[in-house]
Amino acid sequence: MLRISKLTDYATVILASLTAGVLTSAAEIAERTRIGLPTVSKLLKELQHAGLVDSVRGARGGYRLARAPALISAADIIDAVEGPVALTECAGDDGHCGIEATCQVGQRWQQVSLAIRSALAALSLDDLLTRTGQFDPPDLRQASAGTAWRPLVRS
Amino acid sequence: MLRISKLTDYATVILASLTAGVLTSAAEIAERTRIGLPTVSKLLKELQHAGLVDSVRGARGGYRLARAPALISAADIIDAVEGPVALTECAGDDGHCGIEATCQVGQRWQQVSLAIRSALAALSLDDLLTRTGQFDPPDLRQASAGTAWRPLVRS
DNA sequence: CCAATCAGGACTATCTTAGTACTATAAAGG
DNA sequence: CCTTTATAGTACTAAGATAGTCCTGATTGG
Repeated sequence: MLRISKLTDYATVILASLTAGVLTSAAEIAERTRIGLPTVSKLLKELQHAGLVDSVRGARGGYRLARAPALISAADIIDAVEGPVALTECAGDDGHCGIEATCQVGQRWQQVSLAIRSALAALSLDDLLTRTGQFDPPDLRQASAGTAWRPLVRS
Repeated sequence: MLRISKLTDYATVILASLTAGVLTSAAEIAERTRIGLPTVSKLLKELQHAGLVDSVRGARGGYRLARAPALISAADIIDAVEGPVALTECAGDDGHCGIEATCQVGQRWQQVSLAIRSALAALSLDDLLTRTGQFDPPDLRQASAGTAWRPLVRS
């Protein structure tokens, strides 16, 4: 249930392997992480599009984090790689799902989706790397509209 | 990101359409929910396997909730339909993923996975049906081992 | 017995995911 | 100014998951 894709996991590993401020080539990253170079390349391009890394072209070029690890959230990474797919089909952009009329739960899944999303948005790359401590099972039953989330179109 | 499958959504709608204690045939449920009969049938079988509904065979047979809606959790439904798939590949049964040696984040995703899971386990079918109120963006950064979760093999 | 209804599979399109390949563009450095 | 080292962009393919269908067998009420 509720999985993130392998590529998102890779992306996290890749971001984690970058030292803040230091320019690193895709080849170097591939070597460090043991993920295939073509895959690393592809992911870095997507992360660049999403603004999570900066790129420098040409000889001696490479990639580096666009901002501090504390300012990159799990949700950012997921969005960058998977696009803002929602929990249910109807929770997407202009949510319609065929059984809308008889569906009594759509709204609710949507809210659960938003809650989980907010939680992931509050979880930084730094947090992911810190080994100590664990997670609170969050309470999904109670209120708070949460940050409105504008689904963006994946290019 | 982080989606549940259409079938899980359907399953929720189906469960929601059942009146506690009342026996209802698959055909009747299909009509009520406007989901195709073969699909409804298939899902009800899975829900029966998972012990979320009871079935009665033969003429005048049908399905009914195995227990009160308050005692059926979102996690139960997801497990029943999708099986206990984990957030990352490595988070599964005997988690190995090829880049294990260099992977610094696996553990953490796993904990996030468990936290979300606990949250979904605490969310009942009743909660999903209640329209009022909204959800708290849960805090995934802080501690608590949470309920250990034994992945079961899907039959 | 017969009709209604669930049980259990097997099967098939379609979509998504993961991974690859190729060409173009940019910068560094002799 | 040309070669080398990189990223940018995009197209493509194979494998797997998802959604949905269909058929045959078992059970029960009337």
